[in-house]
Amino acid sequence: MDVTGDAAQRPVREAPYHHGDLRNALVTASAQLAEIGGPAAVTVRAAARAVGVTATAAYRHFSGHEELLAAVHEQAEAALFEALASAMNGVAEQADPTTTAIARLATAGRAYIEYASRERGLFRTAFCGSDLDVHKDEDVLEDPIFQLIGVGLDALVALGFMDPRQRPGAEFTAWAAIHGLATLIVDGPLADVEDAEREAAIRHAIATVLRGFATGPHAEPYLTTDPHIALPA
Amino acid sequence: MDVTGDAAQRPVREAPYHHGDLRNALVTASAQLAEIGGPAAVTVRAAARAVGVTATAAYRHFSGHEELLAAVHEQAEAALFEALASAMNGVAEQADPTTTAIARLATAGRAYIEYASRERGLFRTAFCGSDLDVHKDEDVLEDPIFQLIGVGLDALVALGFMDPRQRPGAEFTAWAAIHGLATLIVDGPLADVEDAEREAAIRHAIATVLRGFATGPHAEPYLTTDPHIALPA
DNA sequence: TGTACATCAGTGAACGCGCGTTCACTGATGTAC
DNA sequence: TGTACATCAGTGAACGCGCGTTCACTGATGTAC
Repeated sequence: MDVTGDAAQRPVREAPYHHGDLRNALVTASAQLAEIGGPAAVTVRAAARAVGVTATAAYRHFSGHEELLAAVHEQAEAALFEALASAMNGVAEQADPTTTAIARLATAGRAYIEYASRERGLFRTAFCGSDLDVHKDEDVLEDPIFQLIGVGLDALVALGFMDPRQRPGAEFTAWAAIHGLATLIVDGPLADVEDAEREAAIRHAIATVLRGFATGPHAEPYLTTDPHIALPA
Repeated sequence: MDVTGDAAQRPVREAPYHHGDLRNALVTASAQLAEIGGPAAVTVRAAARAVGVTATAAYRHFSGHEELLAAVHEQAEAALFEALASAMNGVAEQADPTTTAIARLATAGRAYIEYASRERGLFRTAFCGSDLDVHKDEDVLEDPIFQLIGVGLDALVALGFMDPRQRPGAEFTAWAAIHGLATLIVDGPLADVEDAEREAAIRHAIATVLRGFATGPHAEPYLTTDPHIALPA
């Protein structure tokens, strides 16, 4: 059963009639289109063209343009979440657990902004959801990113860094600060700013929000006289 | 010289050959298109149609589509700034100047979010600048919104609420937090959230950022044990 | 005050483009007997 | 093991649409003499 031998003897089929995994291929191609041109660049015809297939073929796998865009949107969202999660998990456990918890959140924030900068088009596509009817009834509370932030904040409360009375809704504040920075950098007036200034803005934002969170009984030692909060390098 | 009488005797010209103010009319019509459908809805043909004029006529006043969109973009930016400035100026002087300064910033933040919610499409259009070559060389430091925030922050420093060492770059932090909230509400996962929860998120974000800013020698009295900062009603 | 003429601000037809989507079709695959 | 046939996954031509933009034009306006 020398299957590989048989395959080697057959002429290489450049474009077999049946693709085999067209759905995924179309989503991947669409993601590349989105990375360059944002959600508006995601097009049934362009995706099919990129895969080397007729536009009509796409309709075997998607009901239409909106469903294709929704699939890319979901993939972009998932990729962002993965970037955050892996950055957070990559933070080494430190001697002081509070320092670790702070570093985790700060690192996730940086990863968020780095993803937005690196994959501008995909980042935009991850937040074009309001155009799509498909996701109308999604609940924020079940959004993986929301939950990821929540876990980080829970640690701050458990360690006495953050007052539990401030905990409810704190996800929005953390998310908004980082997301705002990201969109100002990707789409807004911070797009053309020097790297150093951008870096300063990121540090300032993270430090300020953490300082605002520092309302717990054991927060004192982490408030430097800098007057920023102590941040991991 | 009964000009009005003459005008009354002439038949009402529904569509005089010369419009008289076509450029402004096109921008206004485009702004209405943008308000409904965002920047993508701004189209030479649609704008001309709305005004009741041939598409070609638009080319007497704009070099093309991009210049029209840029004009709408500028108008949307200006309208946002006006909303902020008038909200800020509307804050009554209070007995305690620090309370006034805090209220000014908080009010501007709310006005920002209210504008974004009220004029979703225009708000998006105000931040579609990165697509336009026209505004490539604009400096953030000269952005009116940036400067407006800066004035508010300067007051906090002057009053000893905020440590001057934290002042540089603080505009970005304040802007990012509010802008992030606005975009999460307009385009993102906070779109379908209850009004009460949205309101809580806004309060939380403003309070947290102000608390983070409260690093000056005279900040103490404004830090409530709530544990939020004292916010104007 | 009247008139010729340059200039301005529109019209209307046409171009080519890429898009989403539908249709009747055909090649490839797998399954029942 | 071989074959008829249903089903699946593609093709290719065509539709109508709205878009940006160009062209040659014409109606309205204002100005020099």
